[in-house]
Amino acid sequence: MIKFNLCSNNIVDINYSNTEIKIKDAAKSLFLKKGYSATTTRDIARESDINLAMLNYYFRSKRRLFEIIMFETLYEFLSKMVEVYNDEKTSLEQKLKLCSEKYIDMIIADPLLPTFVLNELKNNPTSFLKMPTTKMIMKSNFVAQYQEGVKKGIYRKVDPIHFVTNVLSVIVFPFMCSPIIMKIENLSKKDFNMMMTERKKLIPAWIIQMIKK
Amino acid sequence: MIKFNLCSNNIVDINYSNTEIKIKDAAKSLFLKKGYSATTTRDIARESDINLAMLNYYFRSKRRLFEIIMFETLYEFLSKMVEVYNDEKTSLEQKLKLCSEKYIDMIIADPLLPTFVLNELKNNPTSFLKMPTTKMIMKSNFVAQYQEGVKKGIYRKVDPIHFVTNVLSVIVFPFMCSPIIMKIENLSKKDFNMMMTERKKLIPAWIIQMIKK
DNA sequence: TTTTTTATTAATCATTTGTTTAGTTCATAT
DNA sequence: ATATGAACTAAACAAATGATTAATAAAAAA
Repeated sequence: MIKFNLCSNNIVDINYSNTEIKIKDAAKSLFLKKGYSATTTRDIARESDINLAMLNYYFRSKRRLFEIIMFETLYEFLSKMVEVYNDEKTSLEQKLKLCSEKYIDMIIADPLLPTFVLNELKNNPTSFLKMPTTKMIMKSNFVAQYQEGVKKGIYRKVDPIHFVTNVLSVIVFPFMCSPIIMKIENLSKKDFNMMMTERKKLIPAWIIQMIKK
Repeated sequence: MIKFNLCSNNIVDINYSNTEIKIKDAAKSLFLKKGYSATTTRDIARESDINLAMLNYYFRSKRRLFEIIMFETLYEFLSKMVEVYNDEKTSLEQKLKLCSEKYIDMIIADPLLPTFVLNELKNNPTSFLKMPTTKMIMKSNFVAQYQEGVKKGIYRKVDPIHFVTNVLSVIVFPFMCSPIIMKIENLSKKDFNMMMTERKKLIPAWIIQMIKK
């Protein structure tokens, strides 16, 4: 059985044993729901239906198990994000549309992810440094296309970081407020997801209006 | 000494003892920085320089201390927010400007607040129900003015919840990403705050462009 | 002053929690 | 078939943690 290595670049084709997967799945689910500190090793053992000692047998410590999960989650998340950004074949407006659709679908499928990532990142920003895809965003085709539009006089000029930030803000933030939005609007989870689905079409239009001269 | 009461509406003029304040201040600072579970009662005792038993003497339990702090923090936060929304004398565009300025200043002064509120709310959305100001937002003058503009044909029509969500998104979300933004843009804390200050002027313009026909 | 209430302290309790150990079962290779 | 190492288990350990207690000091009321 091959031990996982944080520095490795291909995580996909590693031979995990059955129990190892069970532990990781349960741990990820619990870490996402309750955060690192509120999750106990016994919680994880119970949820994954394995013996407590197996956690340390496979992952040495709770901390290390968490870091592995954090790395894999970040990696998967960022990979999916960068995919759209760097497509040479699509226009900026198409990318905006694809972004909205893809990210919103992604978060609907895994709604606890943004809060988890941002929250645990606050305590440990170093884990982000290790991600090769991080710095790539600002050098992506997406940003380049925006700057081209500025040069052509089609788009208003503003530091690209503002542009990228705004796109992510209107996509991601509503999910982090879902308890509040659902409360004040009296929405069920299904209603809320419909509202988010609505935004897939609205967001690209909003962003274009924001930047267009 | 008057015991704090969660149902009371005026929290401002209660007579707290010296130690009580010291405990609350330390606890709030720690809860904001590390969250509920990662903060121990001994952390709080050390930070506030009081005897461990004083925490239970004044607040009965860690949980109750947390709930009091949560309530007061939420109350203060929401009060400040609603202030701008319901001013009858200002126009929508002025409100947008005031919003951006006030909220951004507020969060620069207390940058851990949004993540803390949203994160702990996820685990316990009920505490939000108790806040009288919550539901008021959608019935505020701010929303009414937007809907008026729609009727007049000045603004594009969209469910007001989207409008409010967007405004808050572009204001608040960047702060929650501050570790990421600082990392990929190589910014110091000072640089980052300058970037946020820049946004005070940009956001109102963006929002107007978003909704204007 | 004396009495009574309030505030504070050090020590202790009972659980919880992360981790380890010593022993057992199971699978595989020789 | 047997030897060897990996996978698994029940039990236990040590430290941490939320909470309480019994005793004392300080303040307020009588």
